[in-house]
Amino acid sequence: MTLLQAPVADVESSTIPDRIFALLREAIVEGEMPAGSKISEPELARAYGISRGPLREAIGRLEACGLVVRRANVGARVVTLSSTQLLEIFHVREALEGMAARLAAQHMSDAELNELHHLLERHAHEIERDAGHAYFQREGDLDFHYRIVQGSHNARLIGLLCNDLYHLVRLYRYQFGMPSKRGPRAFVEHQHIVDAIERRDAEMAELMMRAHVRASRENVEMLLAERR
Amino acid sequence: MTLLQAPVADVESSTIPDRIFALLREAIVEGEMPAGSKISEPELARAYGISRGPLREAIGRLEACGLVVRRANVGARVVTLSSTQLLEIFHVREALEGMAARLAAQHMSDAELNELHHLLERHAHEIERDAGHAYFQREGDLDFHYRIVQGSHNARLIGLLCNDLYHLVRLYRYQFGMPSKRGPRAFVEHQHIVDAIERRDAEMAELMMRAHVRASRENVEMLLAERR
DNA sequence: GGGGCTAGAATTGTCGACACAATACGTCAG
DNA sequence: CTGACGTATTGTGTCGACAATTCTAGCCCC
Repeated sequence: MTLLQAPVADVESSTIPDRIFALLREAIVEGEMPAGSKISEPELARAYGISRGPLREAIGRLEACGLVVRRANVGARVVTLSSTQLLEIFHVREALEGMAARLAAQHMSDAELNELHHLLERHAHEIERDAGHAYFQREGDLDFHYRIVQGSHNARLIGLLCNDLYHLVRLYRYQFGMPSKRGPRAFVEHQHIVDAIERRDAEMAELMMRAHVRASRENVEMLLAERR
Repeated sequence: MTLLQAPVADVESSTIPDRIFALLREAIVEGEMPAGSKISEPELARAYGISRGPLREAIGRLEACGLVVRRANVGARVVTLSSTQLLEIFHVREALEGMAARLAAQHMSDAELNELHHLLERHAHEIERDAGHAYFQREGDLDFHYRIVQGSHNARLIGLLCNDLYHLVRLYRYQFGMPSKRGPRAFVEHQHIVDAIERRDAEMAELMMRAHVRASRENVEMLLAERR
């Protein structure tokens, strides 16, 4: 039921690199391949029953996403996010998602807005029903952001966030595994963002989204500080 | 002589795909390969005296940059930027460069600021000396933005803008070839941005940079409108 | 004369194999 | 016992060749 369980969904895996890329990305993001672990081309090629050619292309795409780092003549390893890299991602998210919220307020269709509203209500139920904090903060939060970004109707923005950054965010959550009791607080912020979008107040939508991402970053900064 | 050539430099082209990638990127960006033209693997492989393997990797990276589009079993073609894609890029730039200016105001070293100041003075001379509009608006403008982005000291931001978006911007300038008499106006805006950064006023730096990119976008929108 | 179908050619996707670099390990000197 | 050196082995970078698909050109039929 969660979005995580449907990695094989890829209805049409027309080309091998596409399929391998999706498989590897899921394996990396979910921590199946731990951070810093080596990506052996012969081993993986045997495991998936393919040749090294398509595999190398898939690895190349993973590198473009920032999920693996590759050194010439040495090989590829699963990226290990340093805390500074993590904060860098948050800064980029703040800028990009702020713009996404602004554009969503301008371009989101009524149908999209409706679905967004329903999503928010589902989250409200999950929060008040039980200790749904965990689920909410983990995937539900990204679900919400995902919709907003889609609502921007800006293909480049959508690609940057949904194809690259969000996978890195999920990866970080598995690597660092922070509890973050910010669930209810984040939910309220989500409501404010949706309110602004429904009023077609682009300026406010951007401000609220940026404040939301910034708060999330500051929360992470706090946790990082007290962890050491 | 422009700074844009320097960062790509890496005189030691350690691996073939790196070298071919840089070569092809330059050829595409400068219009040597016109928009929409087919990228034939056998032909290019012969031309560069290499095999198709490394070439395919180079093409893959070009695709990741958004400079070529590839369809399965059909091949790769140089991207043709539609006007909507162009405006999408400007929206992303506005968000990203705004954040870059904010971070630059916080993190730029005095030495970097000094160089930035000198660059601005050189531009001032070029502008008042003769009809340097053309040069200024073409590469000098990107030079300026390049420095600001570097000053953000955010590796991900730098990568997104300098490795991907700026090449697309240069490509667009060759594809659309708009004159844009905005040179002197843009220069004044540059001055305001640098002023804000020197005062370490992050908020103002971001506002000024966003206004600058937005003005550039609106200028393009105007030209697009009267062209049709 | 125009549209659709079929055979050919060319191109892309994939594979196995070879050359070179980097790492791992065993050996030997100190 | 520790450290450095040399060899062996693994792995990456690159290449040429085969298979599958798409584009092209020519033919036939309407």
